[in-house]
Amino acid sequence: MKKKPGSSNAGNLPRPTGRELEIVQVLWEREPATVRQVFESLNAGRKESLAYTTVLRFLQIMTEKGLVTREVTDRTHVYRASVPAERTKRQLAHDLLERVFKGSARELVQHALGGREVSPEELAEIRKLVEKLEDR
Amino acid sequence: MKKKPGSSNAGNLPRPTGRELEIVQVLWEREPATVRQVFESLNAGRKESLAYTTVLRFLQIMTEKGLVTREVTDRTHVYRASVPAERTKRQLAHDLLERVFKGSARELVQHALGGREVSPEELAEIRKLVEKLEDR
DNA sequence: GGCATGCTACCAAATTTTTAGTAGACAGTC
DNA sequence: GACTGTCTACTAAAAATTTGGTAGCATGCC
Repeated sequence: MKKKPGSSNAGNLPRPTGRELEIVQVLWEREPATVRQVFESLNAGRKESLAYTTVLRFLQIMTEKGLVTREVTDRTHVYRASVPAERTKRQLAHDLLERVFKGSARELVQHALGGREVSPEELAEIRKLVEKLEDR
Repeated sequence: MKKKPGSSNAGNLPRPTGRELEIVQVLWEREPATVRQVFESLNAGRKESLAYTTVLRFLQIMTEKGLVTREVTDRTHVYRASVPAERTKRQLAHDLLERVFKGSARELVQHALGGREVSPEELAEIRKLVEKLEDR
């Protein structure tokens, strides 16, 4: 089954799995990146490091899934996330919202903030954010 | 190893996987439940239904993992979630918070509320919630 | 040319998740 | 006592996730 010429079906991409998310996060930070760059960023500050080929494998799999795209430069491939950070984050947040909180944003916020210290600054920011949303 | 009174060693239980979450959610609603009851609740209003034995298997696996407990009544087993809903929800929310938003609660809230209409009532509730947290 | 080096492709695999069939036990019924 | 229905345990396996090794190709250096 081959069906990926062009880069069109960005709407119904699968959610990244745990590891895939880590990798795509690296790409969001340093956008066009080689395997080696991803490999190094990923293992920077990490107890157990992944093998180079493991990272490569993931990037290949993610290319197949359409989660990342690659271009050939010189003889290395440079990768980019095919979905912007904002969108994936929203997707994941909404996913949790539905799956765990049955759509109740209040419950999500409550549980995210509960049982843990949130700085007054952050709370103020969140309040302003909500107020801004209310002004519409 | 002594357990704290009144609480099991829920501190280091694995997070429920996707399906496991669905099952434990049923238990949260109708607490002591037989396999059949879980089976029926789960398949109520669902396109593809799971087999009875599949649900049974999950409950067995979850028992092994410690996610649920069971008691023998008559000759059937009745199951209960071993972690209260609130706690698991908080765990999952914090998990997303860390994994995706690097601890920024503001970002999580922003993405959870963004790109989607939230009712004014819900926004008001959230604002009150935040204000209450600020009063401390 | 030959070798080291760095790259990707291909292959193999352990582990986890998800799914369901088959078998055996037990109670009530006719 | 055999039949039926309901239950759990055992077994199996497909699919997805996660991990890394080996091979093979290109490039630059001596």
